[in-house]
Amino acid sequence: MKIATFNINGIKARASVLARWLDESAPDMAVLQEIKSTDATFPRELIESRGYHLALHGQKGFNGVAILSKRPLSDVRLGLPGDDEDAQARWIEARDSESGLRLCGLYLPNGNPAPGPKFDYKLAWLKRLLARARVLLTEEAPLVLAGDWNVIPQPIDAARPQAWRDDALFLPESRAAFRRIEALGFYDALRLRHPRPGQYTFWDYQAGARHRNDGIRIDHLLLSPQAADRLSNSWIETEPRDWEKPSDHTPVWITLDL
DNA sequence: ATGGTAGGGGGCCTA
Repeated sequence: MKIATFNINGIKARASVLARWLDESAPDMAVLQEIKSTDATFPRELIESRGYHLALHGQKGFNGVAILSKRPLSDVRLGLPGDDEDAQARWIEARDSESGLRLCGLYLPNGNPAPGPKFDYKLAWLKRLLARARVLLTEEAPLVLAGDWNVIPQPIDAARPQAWRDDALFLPESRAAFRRIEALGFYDALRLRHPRPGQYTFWDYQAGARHRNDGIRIDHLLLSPQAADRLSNSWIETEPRDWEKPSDHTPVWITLDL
């Protein structure tokens, strides 16, 4: 089972990239972030014509997450519990009924500028995520938390860590909250298989960041012990970042023996 | 210190 996470930065602007990616890379399941589309204007046909089932949590203009699956989905849940006032579409979960795998797609708040209300929202959201992860772990089943975490876990996950020193993606509070979730018993799939520096999933559009490989690793798949037991590989697919009209993120993959 | 780019929507906001 091949599973990917991909922040596509606007599904309408990325239609040709997404179509090519689905055709060539053919995930069994995928989570998408920043679709920037309501459910009503989402191009379902693009995905369903390629044989995918679709679970969707859209929002006008910003955010928006989706789960794609070659097999039927069950137990779909939209929105992260813990704050009824939170209207931002950043969390979706669903189960692959055949294997029992639960896949969660997340688009964590950016949190800049920090300090400030956006940073407070990020930290509160991380706290809610911790609570949800703790609940889901008690199922003792294969579980994957995948998405754009907007957290650079360690200095080796940035080409120029000092440039991110005061950024919400790298501040100690953000990294500590990420570690707290990991410490529940999750495994960072890419780190587990390839524990080395210089692996990035995001390059800013500005200042030739991609050309200079001035990247950061912020797109992660965290695995429950039961999922980690079945992990056969994990990798970053860098090619889509160099296609015509690319997203500023690139896909990250795992293969699970399910 | 600044400005550099991109998407969405229809006016600046978010990243």
